[in-house]
Amino acid sequence: MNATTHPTIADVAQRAGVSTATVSRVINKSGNVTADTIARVQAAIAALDYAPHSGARILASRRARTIGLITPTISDLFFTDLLRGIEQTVYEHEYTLLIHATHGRPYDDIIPMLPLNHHNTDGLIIFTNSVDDARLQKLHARHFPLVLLHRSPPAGTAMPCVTFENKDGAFQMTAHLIACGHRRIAFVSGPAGNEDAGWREQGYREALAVHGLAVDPALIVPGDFNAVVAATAVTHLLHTQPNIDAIFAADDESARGALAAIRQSGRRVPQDIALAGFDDSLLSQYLHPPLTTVRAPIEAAGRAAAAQLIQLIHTGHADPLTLLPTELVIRESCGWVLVNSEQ
Amino acid sequence: MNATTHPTIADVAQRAGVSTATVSRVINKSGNVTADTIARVQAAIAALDYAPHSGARILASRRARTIGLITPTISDLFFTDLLRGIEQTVYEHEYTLLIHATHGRPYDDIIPMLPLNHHNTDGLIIFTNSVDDARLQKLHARHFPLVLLHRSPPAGTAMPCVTFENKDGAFQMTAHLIACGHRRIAFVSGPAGNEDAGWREQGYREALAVHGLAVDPALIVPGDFNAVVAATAVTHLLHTQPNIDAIFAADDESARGALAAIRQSGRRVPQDIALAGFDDSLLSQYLHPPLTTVRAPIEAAGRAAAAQLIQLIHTGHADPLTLLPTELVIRESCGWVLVNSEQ
DNA sequence: CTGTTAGCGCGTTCAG
DNA sequence: CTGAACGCGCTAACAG
Repeated sequence: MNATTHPTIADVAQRAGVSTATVSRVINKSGNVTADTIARVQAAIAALDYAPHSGARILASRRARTIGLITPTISDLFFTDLLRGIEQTVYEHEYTLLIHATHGRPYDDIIPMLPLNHHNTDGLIIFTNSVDDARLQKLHARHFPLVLLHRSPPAGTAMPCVTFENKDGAFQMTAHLIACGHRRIAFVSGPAGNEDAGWREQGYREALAVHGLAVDPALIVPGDFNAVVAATAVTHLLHTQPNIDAIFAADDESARGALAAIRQSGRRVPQDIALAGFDDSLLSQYLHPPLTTVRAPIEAAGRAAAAQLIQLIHTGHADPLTLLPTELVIRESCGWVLVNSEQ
Repeated sequence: MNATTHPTIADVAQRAGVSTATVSRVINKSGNVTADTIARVQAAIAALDYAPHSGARILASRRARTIGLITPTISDLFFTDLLRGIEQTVYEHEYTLLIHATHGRPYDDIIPMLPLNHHNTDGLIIFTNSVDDARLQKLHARHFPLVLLHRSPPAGTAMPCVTFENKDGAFQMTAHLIACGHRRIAFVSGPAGNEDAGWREQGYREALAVHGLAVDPALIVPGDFNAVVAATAVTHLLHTQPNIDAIFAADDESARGALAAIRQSGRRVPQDIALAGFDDSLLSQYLHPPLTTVRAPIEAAGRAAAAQLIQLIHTGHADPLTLLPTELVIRESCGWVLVNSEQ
């Protein structure tokens, strides 16, 4: 080694007057080493400011001590909560987390040649549809530990997955809107193919049915989990269906867009029209009026996914399905403030 | 290899009827290989669904093709913009990005033993004070490529850094507030030790001085880039200094807290009191009223940092300082809508 | 309790 | 244009 390079385990061994095996033992706290030897080795490590080469460690030990997260995007209010849950759990178990955002590019184009493939990782958390079914199958066929987050396994394949009660949350919210006296309730849907979005719409439909209300297709407009898309759709909706009295948006982002569109049309929330969202994202409480929404346990979902994966890595088993409960958060956008509260 | 393991370069070589060296050549597009041989090798790779082991690659080639980002936190509106800029640039140059959030834990506790150390990375972007001066010096002494983002190098050390014109932006905003007729302008400061925050306060002070206004220490309250902290401080400020006519918050988060505090006190924005923020974060335009703020070119800063680092890795040289311009965004929270615009 | 040694999977000379 | 052989830095038997 010289000034421009990094010290290796051999440098440490030499300086401590021991073999590389001993240095490896103290680093990994494996095997039996005298307290005295440990001290000498640690002193040498500190003096040299040595850090093990993780590539070499992974190669030699066939363990990466790392779990990977594949996600479509990272620029999302949703994502920060999710990540907090995952990180926390991962670190508690002394693993490291590697994150890769696909941004819509197929997994196969990016991962295979690069640092976040299955060689650097003891298992993967797959968020929504960042990886396609075929790739999932291949990974699974090799017994590579996988946990799905907000996404179902390919047909016929058993992979543990974690999600929350989208349908029930949407059902409850729709029921709440009905209890508030609303009848013409529109729904701003999410992206096609997104499972969360699908279940939320399903919950809306079922609640309507249970309460004897017909589902009017003209009242379901596309929002794509996106404020701008939702605003456009709601503006149009307000024109063609002027007599609606409530809007339930599939997520808080589209609720935000709906709010802007409603205000633009000269109507007031909640006096003229009620509005509800889904997620209870950071934004929702700062909207004006504060948004009534469904709280999604996003951070808990992250924790559960990480915990399931680590368990899978260690024991070979995990729960096939983890379903986390959602909860109504009644604020002001529906015009019913705490009517049901603690009496 | 067997069913539960992954194929290696030797499996590919055998199947294609060539040596491992040849496989390596086609993977890395190095050396001269017949079109026919290339095709055979690629077919074998596809058939086996082979992916190179990146640990082994890094070990053998002594290049990670990866740059690392060390950041204090990832749960931040600010961060998503920054990341977008970094990712984009990194991928354009065919590098991969590894992200590590320290969450306040010292770098030395986490990185050295784990997958994101200097062995897996050809260079590092250091965001604010996620890494201390001593560690920076050590890395630098080993000629390890480093770019600092929103942070100055340790005294006496030359490291390229990227930031934007915090002081100038704050100066302009303060001048704008003065031009609006305000005189008793309070400042909600940022975290101690945060350089961005320091420069912003400095800009505020200088603008006051240039316009012949005294800096009243009682008008400077702590906000910590945090809405709750800022709200508490501003509530107190409103009591002790009831005659202030404007508040300039060091970032949009603390502006949001200030807004809540002002409203709570029964005053109106902008009629009773003007409010300005800094960053132009996503939130600011959805506040009520929409927040006048300073637009920080966060994504551009991310792009610049990545570009400088890659240049540094390739050429050994980078610009000592990249200073990106900021820009006033006049919305409604100061009560002066576009007075200066295009006349 | 400690040292020796043989790979882990790959890139890279160097021959041919 | 292609193959053989070595070594990257480390862990994991196996000896002693």
